[in-house]
Amino acid sequence: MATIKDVAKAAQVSVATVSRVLNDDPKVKPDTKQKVQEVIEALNYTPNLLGRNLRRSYTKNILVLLPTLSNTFYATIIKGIRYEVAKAGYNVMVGVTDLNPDIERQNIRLLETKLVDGIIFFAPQISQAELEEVEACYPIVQCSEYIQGSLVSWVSIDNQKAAYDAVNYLIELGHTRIAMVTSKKPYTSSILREAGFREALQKHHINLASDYLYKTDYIPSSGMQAAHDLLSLKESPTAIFTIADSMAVGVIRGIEDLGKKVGRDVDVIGFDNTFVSKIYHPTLTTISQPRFEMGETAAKLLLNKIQDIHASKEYVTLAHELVIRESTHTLKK
Amino acid sequence: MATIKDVAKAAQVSVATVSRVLNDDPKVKPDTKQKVQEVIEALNYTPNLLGRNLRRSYTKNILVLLPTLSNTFYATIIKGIRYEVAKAGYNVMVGVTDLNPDIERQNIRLLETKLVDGIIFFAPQISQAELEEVEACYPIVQCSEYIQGSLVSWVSIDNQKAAYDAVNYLIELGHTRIAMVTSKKPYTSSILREAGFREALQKHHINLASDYLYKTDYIPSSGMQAAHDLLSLKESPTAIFTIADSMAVGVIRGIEDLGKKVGRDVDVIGFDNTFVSKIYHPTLTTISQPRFEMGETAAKLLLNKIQDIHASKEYVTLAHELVIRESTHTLKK
DNA sequence: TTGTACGCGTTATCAC
DNA sequence: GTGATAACGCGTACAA
Repeated sequence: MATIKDVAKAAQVSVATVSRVLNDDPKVKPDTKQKVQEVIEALNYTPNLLGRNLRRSYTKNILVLLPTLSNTFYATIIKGIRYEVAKAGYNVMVGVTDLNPDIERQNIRLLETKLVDGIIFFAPQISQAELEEVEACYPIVQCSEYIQGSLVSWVSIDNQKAAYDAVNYLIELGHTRIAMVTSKKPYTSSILREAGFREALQKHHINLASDYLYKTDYIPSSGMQAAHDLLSLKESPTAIFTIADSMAVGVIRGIEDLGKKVGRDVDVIGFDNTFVSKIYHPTLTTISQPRFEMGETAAKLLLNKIQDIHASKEYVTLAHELVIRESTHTLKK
Repeated sequence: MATIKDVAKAAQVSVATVSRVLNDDPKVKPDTKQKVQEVIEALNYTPNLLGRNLRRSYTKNILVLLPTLSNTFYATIIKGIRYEVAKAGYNVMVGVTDLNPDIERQNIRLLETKLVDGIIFFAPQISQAELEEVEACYPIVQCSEYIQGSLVSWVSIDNQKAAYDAVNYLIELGHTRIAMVTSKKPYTSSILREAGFREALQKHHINLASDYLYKTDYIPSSGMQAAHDLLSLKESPTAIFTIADSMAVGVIRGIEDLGKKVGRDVDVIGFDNTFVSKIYHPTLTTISQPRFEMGETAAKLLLNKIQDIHASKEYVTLAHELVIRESTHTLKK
């Protein structure tokens, strides 16, 4: 592998001059510049970024820490992130944590050890204290799923209001027997969505039967089970609000397996407006998050932090939207 | 940020000794070791990997280059990769290329500039020559979607045989009017799958109507359009083989929108056994690829290359499987 | 068992 | 305009 020295020797100049050529220093004589460039070409030389970064103490790389790649929800957010950071010459890399704190720490080390300049963190599982400790020294922002109350910048939606809107819509449609299928793990988002669900019921003086709050896993098969269990209650719900599209499609399948029709006998609302909600049969009413914008915003926050580690922390709430599709109109007709 | 010098000074030893402690050199006296460790703790010191890697000239990081995060197909493959490389102490990072050759090159630079030790490449868009040039100097393997005929190791399935099996199954069910919905871009996999499709028809002396080979985009809405177009042919197909689950669900939706029932009036087969195939209604008959194993295998190949850049190139074909679900049994009943 | 000193590949500050 | 040379933070012969 050729180094800057090899180039310098072959071009009969000093390494300093080669470096200047590499960094487009206007002071180099055109002749010299061309000669050096020819040698670079000939030797197929590329600068070793470890050397460069060691010297400059930055890498122009940012890391996005995702809990999983099994959810296409993140794809558009990352496009937004890339769109924004690319303007400033940054590259985006993705790490997958599997919601494992050890893997999270391992990835945070990339930051501490200067291999990346900043991290956009989704759904951190390490403790709030640990996260805050890291953010005191390094640029970190949270996106979408964050630790509630943590003093680390985040950008997300108003999860409580979003759930409220969804449930309120069901109530407007005439439903009163509304169940909720949510995560049994206490994510910030699910806690807030449950609060929104309760708030909407309360406001319309609808009592929440304890059976109607169904906590389970974030997967379709759990949604199916939920539907079976909920529909076999004596007083079964006429509408089900679910905190994830992936669970909602399971709920739909479960309902239809019992011979009932979603959008006629039972209404279902999902969350996230992921690709499956557009193509499922029936298509799914759901809450849409402004994903691209969320990515952009998180990126902006991070770039600020990178530029100035003492930049003020910000907590940004973006607007959500209720997307109405085929899975809800039971009582409207 | 504390450096090794700060630690050395505070611990009243040389940087060499600190370095030894960091790398568990057995020669350091326990007393010294403990003293140094205390200081490390106190100063909250973490070694700068840029310095270390510059010196060692490796990073223990490998990069996985994905075309998109909008397909959950890759999630399990990456788990397999991680499982395998973690044994050797490597960390996995993901880059998203959007099938953009420039972004691919940008990521390959991470390799050339020593920020990662190797790359597992999915669906490279750069030219074969360019890829081979990189692989001459750096550890690279291809996974799943590869450049046919390239002299760069890959691991995949036998796409032709897989398509053959799928179509053969349809023929066994009694179908003779079988259409194929495929990608209009000439991916290696789609070319081979088309060959398998043709091979199966040919073997059973079934003529392929030109209308029956439908080339379009890799998205559900295109699948829907395909279904509409195919079913409005004078002689419409009774079965549709699709090269991706994402298109297949669009096909299903398209068929059902025309008042026909999939699995009764028309059969549909997808490809990849992604999560949507298990939860769609009807569930989807599809080709399953051994994803975890594919990841493991690619990782092994890459680790070999990292260990010895002259390790022999290997081209590994793994076994696929036809997973029969609800979307196919029209003519069996 | 520990310390000294050099080198990894680059950039930046001086001189000239 | 260009060249020496000192850093950046670390690992490791070699010496002690």
